[in-house]
Amino acid sequence: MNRAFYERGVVEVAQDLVGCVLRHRETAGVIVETEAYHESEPACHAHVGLTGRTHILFGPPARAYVYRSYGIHALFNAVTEAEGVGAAVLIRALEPLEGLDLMRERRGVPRTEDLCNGPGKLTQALDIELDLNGSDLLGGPIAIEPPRPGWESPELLVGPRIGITKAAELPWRFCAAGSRSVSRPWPKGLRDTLAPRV
DNA sequence: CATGGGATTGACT
DNA sequence: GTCAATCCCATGC
Repeated sequence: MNRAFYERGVVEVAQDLVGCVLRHRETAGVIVETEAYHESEPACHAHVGLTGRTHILFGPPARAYVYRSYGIHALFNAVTEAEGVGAAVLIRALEPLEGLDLMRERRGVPRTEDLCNGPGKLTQALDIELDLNGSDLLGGPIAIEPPRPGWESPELLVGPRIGITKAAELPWRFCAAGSRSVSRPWPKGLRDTLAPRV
């Protein structure tokens, strides 16, 4: 992906990232679940303004924003929108593609569908830690590659974001329809489909 | 400087 | 279904 891809609106980027390939060295997977976060809504870390934690979010697009969640897990985001605007896409789940044995070793679980079906799990499987916060997604150790054949325009499911208490009504979670690697099942009745993208 | 709250996960009832 | 682990950081005194 190029810089212009990330410089667009965060919701649009979140949708387009489903089907792309997230890679860190020998391990890679197809992105099947994303969430958009924008400084204008309180669930986004950037909502509090420019701080030591959030300055990456306000920096130039196409950078990694990695932070520690619940003291245990590293969560990976792709910074989007113009420099000066705090926005990022949280990657919530992958379908494992390359380096599965390495992933199993790091995760300690055998089942392929358990390797990357959660935001904290995929960072463990791909060995993405806090030292990669701020790293460049264009030419750095972490890269996001265009969709492989068959993943060019997956049908998307849309719903509310997971695990937040503020701005929980926004339908900013996007998921590849039919993937068995999503992090959590879709609440009945909240599910809605989005037409395949062109 | 002390405190409180998570964009979660895995183990357990 | 419940719950604790564990640490970074923003906030408030």
